[in-house]
Amino acid sequence: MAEEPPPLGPLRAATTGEQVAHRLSTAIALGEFSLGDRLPSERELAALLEVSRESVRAALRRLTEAGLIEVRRGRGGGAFVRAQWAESSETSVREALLAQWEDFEALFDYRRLIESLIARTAAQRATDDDRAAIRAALTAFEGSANPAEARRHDTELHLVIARTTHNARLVRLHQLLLSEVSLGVSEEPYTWEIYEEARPHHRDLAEAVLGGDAERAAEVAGEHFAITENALRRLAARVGRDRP
Amino acid sequence: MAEEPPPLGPLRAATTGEQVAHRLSTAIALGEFSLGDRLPSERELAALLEVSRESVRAALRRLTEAGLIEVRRGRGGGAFVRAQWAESSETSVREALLAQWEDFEALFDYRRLIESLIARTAAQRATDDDRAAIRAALTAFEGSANPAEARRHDTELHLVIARTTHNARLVRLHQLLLSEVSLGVSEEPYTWEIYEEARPHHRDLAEAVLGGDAERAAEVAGEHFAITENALRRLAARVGRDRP
DNA sequence: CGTAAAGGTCTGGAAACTAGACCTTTACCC
DNA sequence: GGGTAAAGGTCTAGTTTCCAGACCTTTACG
Repeated sequence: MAEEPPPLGPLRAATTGEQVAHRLSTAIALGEFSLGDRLPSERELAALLEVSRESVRAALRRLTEAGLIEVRRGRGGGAFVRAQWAESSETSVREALLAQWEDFEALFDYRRLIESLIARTAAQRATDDDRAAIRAALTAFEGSANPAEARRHDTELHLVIARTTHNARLVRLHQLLLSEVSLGVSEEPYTWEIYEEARPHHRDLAEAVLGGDAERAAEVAGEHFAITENALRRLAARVGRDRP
Repeated sequence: MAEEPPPLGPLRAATTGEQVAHRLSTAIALGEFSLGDRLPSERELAALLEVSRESVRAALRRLTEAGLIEVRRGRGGGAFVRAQWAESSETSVREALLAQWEDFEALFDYRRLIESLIARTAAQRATDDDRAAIRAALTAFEGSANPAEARRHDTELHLVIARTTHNARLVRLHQLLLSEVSLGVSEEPYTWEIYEEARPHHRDLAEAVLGGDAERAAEVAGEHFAITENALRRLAARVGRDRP
C-alpha cells in the first residue's frame, strides 16, 4: 500500500516539459485523442498551452520514449497516438507491473470505492435531463459498431453518470482515476470480449441509477469496476507473476 | 458550481514560492503547526524542502500577506501561526466568501460525500487494531481540556477513521479536503460550542464504525460534516449575505 | 517539381532559482 | 551592560530553465 507522504519533505519541481507530457497523456487516456489520432502540431500545442515549442517538444520526446505516441515527419506528419502494446516487450510490462503492484492494488480499491459513491449519488440526484442523457449514452453504447466505438461510448456513459452527481469535483475525480488507471496499465485494447462482459453491467448500472436505487447502483458499480482490476490480474498472471 | 476544465487550456506554471506556500499552508491547516506555533526557521525550511532560502522567503511573504502567519525578527523570532480572524476586516471576509461561494457549495457537498464514503468503508473494514485506535482517539477527544486540544483530537479522530479504510489514497483525499476547507473558511476558532455540537456526533460515528454498521456510519458522517457547512452559512449570514 | 505543412535545430535573451556572504535586530546570559 | 547567538533582511553573482523566433530538413500533395 502506498505510504502517506511526510508533511515537509523535499519539493520536487516538475519541469514544463513534464507538465505538458502529463496533460497530453491525460488527454489521451481520457479519449480526447483516440488510437491513431494525430495530436495538434507542435506549434499549435505551444500556442494552446502557452508554452514554448521547445517545452512541447520535450513533452513529445517523453511520450515517444514511453511508447504512447509515434512522431512522423514531413507534410501530414505529427504525433500519432500509438497502439499501446505494440512494441513494449513482455518483460518491460512485467517490470512495470511488479514495481507498482502495491500502488495498483490501492488505486483499484480506491477507484471501486469512488465509483460506487458516484453511482450511489447519481441514483439519488438524477434529474429528468440526466435520465435522458443516461438513456442516450446507454443506447449509443449498446449500438456500438466496433470496439473502438464501444470504448468511446463506454467512457462517455460513465462520464454522463458522473455528471449526474451534479458535483464537478466528483466528475474530475472520476476522470483523474480513469486516466490514472488507463495510463497505469497501458490501456489494454478494448476487445469484443470486454464489451460483452461490460454490457450487462452497464445496463444494470443505468437502470439502478434511472430507478433511483442508490444501494443497487453502488453495488453494481463496485462489481463493474472490478472488471478492470481482474483484467489486470489476469494480465499479470499471464506475464508470469508469482504472487496471488 | 465549478466548471470542468477544458482539456487543453493554458498551462499555469506555479513558481517555487507558490508551491512552498501551498505546502506550508496545508501543513498548518492539517494541524501540523497549531495556532501560535513557530515554523522552522527559513534556513531549516530551505534545507527540508531543498529549495533556496529566497524561495522560502517568497512563500512566507505570501502567507504573511494572507494573514496566516506573522513574522518576528531577532533571536527567538521566526514565522508564527496567527489567529486567523484577528485582523481580517469583515468586508474582506465577505468578499472572499461571496467570490467563491459556488466553489464552497461544491466543496462542502463533495466533502460530505467523501466523508460518508470513508465512514462507510471504515465500518466495513475495521480491524481490532483500528477499533482500539478509534476508541483511544474518542477518549482523548472527550477528555479534551480546552478548545485547542479538542481541535487537535477532533482532527486526529477523523484521521484515525480515515486510516481505518486501509486505503492511503482515501486518507490523502481526507486530508486534502480538510486543508481545503480549513483554508477556505480561514479556520473559524474552535469554540466550546462547536465542541459540544460535535461531541455526540463523534460518539455516534465511532460507535457505528466500531459496530460495523456501515449505513449508520455513512449517515452520521453526512450529518456531522454538515456542521462545518452550517457554521459557514451562519458566518456568511452574519457577514451580511443576501442569498439563501 | 514546386510548395506547403509538418518536424528538427540553433541562438540570444529573459526570468527564475540557487548558493553564499554579509547586515540588522533581538533576546538571553555572563 | 556588553557579548553573543539566533533569527530575519539584503545583496550579488552564477546557473538553469524557458521562451521567442529564425532557419533547416523532410515529406506529401497538387
